Amino acid sequence: MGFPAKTSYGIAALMELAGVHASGEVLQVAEIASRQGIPERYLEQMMTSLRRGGLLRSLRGPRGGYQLTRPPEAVTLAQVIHCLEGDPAVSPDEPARSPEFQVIDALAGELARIRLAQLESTTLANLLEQRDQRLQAQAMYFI
Amino acid sequence: MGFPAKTSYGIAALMELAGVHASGEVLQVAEIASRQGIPERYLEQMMTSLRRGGLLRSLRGPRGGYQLTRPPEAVTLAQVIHCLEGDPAVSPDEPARSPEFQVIDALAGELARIRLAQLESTTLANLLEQRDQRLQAQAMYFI
DNA sequence: CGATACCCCGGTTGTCTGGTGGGAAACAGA
DNA sequence: TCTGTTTCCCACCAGACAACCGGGGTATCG
Repeated sequence: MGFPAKTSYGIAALMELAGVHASGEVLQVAEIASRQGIPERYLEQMMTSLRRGGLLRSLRGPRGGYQLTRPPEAVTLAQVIHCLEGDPAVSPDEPARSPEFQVIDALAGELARIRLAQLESTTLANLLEQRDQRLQAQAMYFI
Repeated sequence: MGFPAKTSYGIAALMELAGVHASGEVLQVAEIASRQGIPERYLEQMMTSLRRGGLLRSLRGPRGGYQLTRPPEAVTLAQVIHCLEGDPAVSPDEPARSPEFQVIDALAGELARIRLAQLESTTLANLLEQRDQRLQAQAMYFI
């Protein structure tokens, strides 16, 4: 019911990068993958998609890695998912064979619109906030 | 991006049945399938799911068919989709490997909750209303 | 009885998901 | 300039799932 694996992986990697964005340093896929428990060669593909989508910049060679091109509060999850999953490839035909299907498709469109609005109003910075709140709450619990 | 085919098919069939519910008559899969342009043997499976879910009653033999067990305004799309797609089979374990994934999963859960609320507040009667509004609008357009 | 229409279950075909593998290209440091 | 590091690119693969099709079995009306 959740996100597909590539989406979760991509967001988790972006959260790591968002955490160090202010310092200007870069992170390498191998490090992100090991810290998040993600298959390294697979995460590589997500990073490539995110770079092609303009969310990441990459540096090659020793001491290379990735960094965000924009501050975390300027990156919405809608943009992230667009990079990772692409557009749902709307088929150009199918003129809705019956009034019933027209209504059903309209409903599906409405649901998609609501979801998109939610994803557009959530940024990487928001996710970091939530993570830190969780960590603090857990720290409280252990005292 | 829309509903899976079986969901759209099932809803369209239910809309047909909702239209004749007041009269108490039954409709046969063959008729529904041909009116909606749906493969007949495939629609049969959806009807079976809806009957097992308690939304439909079936009559066998000549002059048999299906009818709603409840009035259209008492059937929500959440119930329909539950019958047709089943529960997303939540895996019992996976203690969320990192704080990042906890936040991501929480977000996915929130999106699912919002969607479910929307589906719970939409009934078959609502869809029939929308269909008839569309038909009237189109009739206007042709005059 | 016999035609009708639902009932059950398994197989098929094609696409998508998640992941692996083999190198080639860029780059820092010695 | 050489060497190791890290990204880049493309191909491939196994399993799952979606959308259907088909072969019968079973209740029921006339």
